[in-house]
Amino acid sequence: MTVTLADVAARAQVSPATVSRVLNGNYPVAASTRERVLKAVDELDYVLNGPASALAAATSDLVGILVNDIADPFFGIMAGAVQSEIGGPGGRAGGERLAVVCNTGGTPERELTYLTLLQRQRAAAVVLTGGAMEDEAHQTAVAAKLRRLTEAGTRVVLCGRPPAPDTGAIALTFDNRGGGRELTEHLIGLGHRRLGYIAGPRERTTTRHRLEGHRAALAAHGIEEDPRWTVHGRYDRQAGYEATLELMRRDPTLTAVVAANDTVALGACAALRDSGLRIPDDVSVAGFDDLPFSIDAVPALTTVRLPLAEAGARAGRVAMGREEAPVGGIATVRGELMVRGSSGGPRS
Amino acid sequence: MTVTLADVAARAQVSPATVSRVLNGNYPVAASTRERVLKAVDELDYVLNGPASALAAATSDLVGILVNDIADPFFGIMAGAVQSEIGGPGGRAGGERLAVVCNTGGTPERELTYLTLLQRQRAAAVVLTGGAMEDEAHQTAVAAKLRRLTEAGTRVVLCGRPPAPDTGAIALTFDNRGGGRELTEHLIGLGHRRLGYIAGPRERTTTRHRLEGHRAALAAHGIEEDPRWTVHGRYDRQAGYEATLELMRRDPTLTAVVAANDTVALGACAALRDSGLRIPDDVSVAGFDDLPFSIDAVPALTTVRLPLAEAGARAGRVAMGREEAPVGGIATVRGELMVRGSSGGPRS
DNA sequence: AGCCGCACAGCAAGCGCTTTCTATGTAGAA
DNA sequence: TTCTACATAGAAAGCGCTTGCTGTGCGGCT
Repeated sequence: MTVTLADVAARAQVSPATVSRVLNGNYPVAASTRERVLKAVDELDYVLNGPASALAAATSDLVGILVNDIADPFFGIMAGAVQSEIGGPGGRAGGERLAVVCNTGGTPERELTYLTLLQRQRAAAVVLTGGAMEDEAHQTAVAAKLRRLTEAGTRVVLCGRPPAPDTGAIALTFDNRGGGRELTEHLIGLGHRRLGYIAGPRERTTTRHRLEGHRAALAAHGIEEDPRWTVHGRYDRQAGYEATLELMRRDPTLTAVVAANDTVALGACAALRDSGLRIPDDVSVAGFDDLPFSIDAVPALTTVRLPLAEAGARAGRVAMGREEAPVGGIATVRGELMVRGSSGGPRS
Repeated sequence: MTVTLADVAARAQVSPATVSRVLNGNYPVAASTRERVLKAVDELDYVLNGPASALAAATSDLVGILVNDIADPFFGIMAGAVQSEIGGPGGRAGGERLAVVCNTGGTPERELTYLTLLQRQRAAAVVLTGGAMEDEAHQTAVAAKLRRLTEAGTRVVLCGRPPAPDTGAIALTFDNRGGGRELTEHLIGLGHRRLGYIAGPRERTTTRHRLEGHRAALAAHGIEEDPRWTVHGRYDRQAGYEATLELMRRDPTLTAVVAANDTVALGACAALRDSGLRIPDDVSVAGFDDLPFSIDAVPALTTVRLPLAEAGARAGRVAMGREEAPVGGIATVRGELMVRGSSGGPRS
């Protein structure tokens, strides 16, 4: 049998109530008593029963973090930052909290199931990272879940995700549209007029917003876009590789390729190289996110830096109630254009 | 007030016991009754109280995954694979489980604290990934914790981590020594005789084993190693960059640089390039792990592929009792040498 | 026809903790 | 000295669920 509170109480010659109070430190206990209790805890190697404690106190120390793909540094960086702020071991806040990182794989069902699971665990807070699905039914379902969570006292924070109105969720949204626009304007400023675009999966807010920014830049400069210049694909390297080959097949006169994110851009670089094209002499390439490896590409990738760690940390603090929520419950986090070697003037 | 089992029971006109049995499906319930209960659950939007359930049943559906750095794909890939196998949403196994990914940051204290937290939550299983600290006291403490966990019925699996004898933990260990040896033998076979080595942080099993493999290869070929040829540093890009500069300063005649992992190798490549050296014409570079980005380096990185996803998946299955543990509780997972463009013959 | 046994459903006793309320001892106030 | 007030400690009532045990009604057996 495992050691219970009662065992500790017996050993310390006090009541279970006192042991509980010593452990929680939320009630005056005489120093001598406390010491006796702590000694007993130590001797018996007692470990609190989490579920029992959560049940009785009607609170839990679990914090959920939903990510699309845990193997993708984009999410890993945010998740790590959130976790470092929620007062887990090593965090400054008292009260140790357990971060639960849930991998949705970007599918609507798993996202909902995980939200239910977290609701079931009576999580103290939930942070949702990354773009949302644009499916109407799914958005409604998620919104309903979020509302129930916030109503039950769970703090919900969206990090790098569009706001969810009327749910009580706090949103720290990335300015994907603005970043996309700035990036493409940089290329246009370099003289490019024929730009291919490798978009992410359809029905994702991130995909749509970045693409909209790109198109806004083209429109602002009176560049008419050829429908063949846009290809959709997954957010991974291979998709970028294939999309680039497709793009160059459709129109070999393109002088620049803008990718939906850095991973895709890396695939694009590989495809161009394998096609015997030089970067940026023959074709310029640009990404988005500025993940750590992007600076190591050869040439280094021109991209839009998203302050993932900062945003994640802020989301974590807001989730813990350690930082005030932005006014209106919505904050926009801007990206920063990083001009590097992969972009240059168009070949003449 | 939130909806409870009793509310559902009242609405469905049955006893709470019956509702519980319908929800758990572990006891015969007439189809008509089941339907009535399910309907009530749906109408009331009932969500089981996890802590209460865990307390009463003395089991939990939490599975802990300890990683050193969640932002590092090395761990992200393993964690994702574990998670996909533990029967979370979308997994094949019935019974939804919540994966808890804990970021230890590679520090002993956080590792221990997280283990305690998981013990407190009465986790169903715990998977520890990555190398262990070599600190004697810490190892003893961890071993004691692991023993208590297994004794309490928690399944403990070590993934990419050396075995922990007498703890009841199952180990899937990476053959870091063998991989390191093979890699260096490849370079020796190419004709290199003056090889620099960028090791990871001291006091880590991974660091030591890879270095031992490297030295074994040198010894086997009668190459005497100059102490100046080894530099220790963190497992990140910057450390690799700086270590490489230091290495080339100490001995500019080195013809190859072996890094403790791919991330470090990328830093090494950058340092060499910035020093005006060509890869592999002037200096060959090799890494370890074969992370996804390694193939995108220019030139592509010669490295040792570790089957991270496969090992993680297997660890997950073993943790869930869905796959038998290896005989003796220990399995060695071998790496595979991937010869790519970053290694070539030494400059003459 | 009488009996056994099976298929269900309900009762009620906890699971191990938190917390309210009450009891006690002691110090300071009157 | 007597009363009030404070500082602690304990008793006990749950928190919401699971599950062993106890009914109950019915079909099939002899």
